[in-house]
Amino acid sequence: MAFRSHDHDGCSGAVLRRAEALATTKGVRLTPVRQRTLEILLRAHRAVGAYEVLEELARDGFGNQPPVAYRALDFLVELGLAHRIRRLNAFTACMHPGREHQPVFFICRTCDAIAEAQAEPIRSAAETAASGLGFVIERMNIEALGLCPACAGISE
Amino acid sequence: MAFRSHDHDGCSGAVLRRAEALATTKGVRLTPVRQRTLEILLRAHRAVGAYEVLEELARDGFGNQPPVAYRALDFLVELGLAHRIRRLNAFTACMHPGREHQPVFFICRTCDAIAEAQAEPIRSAAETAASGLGFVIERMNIEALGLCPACAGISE
DNA sequence: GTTGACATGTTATGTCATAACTTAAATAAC
DNA sequence: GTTATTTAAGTTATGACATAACATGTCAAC
Repeated sequence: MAFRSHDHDGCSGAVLRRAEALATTKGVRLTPVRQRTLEILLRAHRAVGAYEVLEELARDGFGNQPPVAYRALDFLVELGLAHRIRRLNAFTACMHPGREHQPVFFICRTCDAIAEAQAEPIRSAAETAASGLGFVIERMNIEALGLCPACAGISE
Repeated sequence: MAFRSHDHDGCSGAVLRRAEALATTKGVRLTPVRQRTLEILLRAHRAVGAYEVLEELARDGFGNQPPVAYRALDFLVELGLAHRIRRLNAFTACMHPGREHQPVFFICRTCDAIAEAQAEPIRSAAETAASGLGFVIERMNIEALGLCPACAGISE
């Protein structure tokens, strides 16, 4: 799952089903706003700003004030169904929900495409550095900015 | 240089001298606002928000509008003399200026202390993942949130 | 001493995020 | 089944972060 096109509806459906299962397992509720928010992220298949999400939610009859979007997004991030891309002040649906994972994001500075890759080696490298300092890692975000294959091809 | 106290004036002086040399080498100017901004970051020895920097600059007779701070901070980041901590919407002086390096930041969620560690293994791990996707990394930020030694000791 | 490049000052506005309170819905307790 | 408790959603208001665009000033080169 990276910089290639694929079947959005297919991946959305699978993730949504898993999201529901995950919520049940954790004893939290995947309410309509929350589910719709996840759908919005899945369909966009790129990083989406909170206010952009909010617009869509409002169009669907949900509240139209920022907290509506932020709460739903925070819920999804907390549950591991979405990630926050700090560099872009935006959110994106997680492509491997459920599984424990440490993502790294590759962000194209030209076309804003995003790829989420697994980063197990990165995690362990960071873990090593942290333990040397006596630091306990709880969360980590790793974001790389650069050029995706398509844009790198053009600019070179 | 991590979660231990040390001689601020000493490290500030050394970094400032190196900053000046670096600016000369690169053919850019370390003007008063820029130098003062770097000093502010160095003295704070923690992540400082742009508006906080601005306040100090204004007190020293520089402009008191946001762009004044942001421009100076951007300059320092560009030159590698400061880093932006996206998680905190803040900036911090680089502890190893001049040398090429790929920092990882450990941020204590309790006391906001920050440690900058070298992350060469992390960089190469990311580089590997990126080349598999055909992605060209230009910049990368790695930020870990958790507990510093002191705060971990208290809470456990 | 004029030109051009760069830096700074200033005005205005845009964008992102959350605190605090209210209303409503769902679940638990009785 | 009604009440109490918790959790979620709606709403108001404001706070925090960031930048566009233009005016002014400064310095070096010629």
